[in-house]
Amino acid sequence: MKLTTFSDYAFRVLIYLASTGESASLSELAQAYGISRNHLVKAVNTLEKNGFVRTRRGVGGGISLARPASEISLVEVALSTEPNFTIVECFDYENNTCRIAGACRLERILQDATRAFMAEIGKYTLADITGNSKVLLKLIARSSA
Amino acid sequence: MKLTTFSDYAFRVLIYLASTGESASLSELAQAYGISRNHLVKAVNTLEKNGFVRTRRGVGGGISLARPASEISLVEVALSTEPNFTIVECFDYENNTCRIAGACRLERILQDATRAFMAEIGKYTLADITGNSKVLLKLIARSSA
DNA sequence: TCATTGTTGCATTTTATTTACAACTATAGC
DNA sequence: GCTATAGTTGTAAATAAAATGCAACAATGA
Repeated sequence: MKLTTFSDYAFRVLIYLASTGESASLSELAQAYGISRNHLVKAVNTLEKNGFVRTRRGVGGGISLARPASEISLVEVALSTEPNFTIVECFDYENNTCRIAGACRLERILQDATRAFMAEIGKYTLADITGNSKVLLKLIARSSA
Repeated sequence: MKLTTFSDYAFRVLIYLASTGESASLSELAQAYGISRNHLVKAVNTLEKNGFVRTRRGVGGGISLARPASEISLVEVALSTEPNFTIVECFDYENNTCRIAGACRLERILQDATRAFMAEIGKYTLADITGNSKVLLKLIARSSA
């Protein structure tokens, strides 16, 4: 069970932006974390389409938070970047082939478990995970040097 | 975010065995659910190695529960069949490459969320999800016919 | 007008998972 | 003991999903 690197990257972008409090370019972000610019591009794109960040092209452009960090719920981010939360086949009615779907009680339990997972990360906003920004930025600076 | 089909199959095996209250052969299980015998084999193997089921070769052999359904915790099953619960890269210290690991507060939150997921399925045993066995077996019978 | 910076779509690579295959071992009944 | 049944093991192949790369494009500010 894991989130995609895609979601992971989206979180990293938000954390970086919230930590610096400024806007950043795609190249800066990719270099800061030492990750694929290409993949990052798509994560940022998804963040933009979902209203978490704003982007501006051209000289002096870049990516910045579209709203205060305290108004960006972590669960909303995960829901928008993760392709799906189909824990088991039967969660997807359309494509389910499991013969006991409907009668099986496991489905409900796994749904509750997923909700519990969501509820937990739903307790926090981006602001909650961006307190130690100096330490964090120092870490990034040290590794990219 | 999802569990592997492997884990899914493991659950299906346990549910079947608990529902019939008898032992079943690999072929019977594969046919009942209409799924790949090959993959099922490995799931059963893992279940056996982790003490959830007992297997017997030869004529009249097959697979049966190694302990009462009420003593088989769903979370234990998931933990033994799922390859890992590395929700994000940094959960795996050995291979982590994220530069802010350690200072980043998201890790802790995702760990708590994962624990919440586990705690939820940990509330139940195989016995809890095997009440409506007749309905369930009828469903299987109908589809495999 | 040009350099900068994000956008889009498609192709490729990589990885993980799933499935298949084959040779093997154990067991029960005749 | 022979034979059919049934699980075991290891390896290989196929599939699917995710990650990465690339190239042509569009907007913006100096």
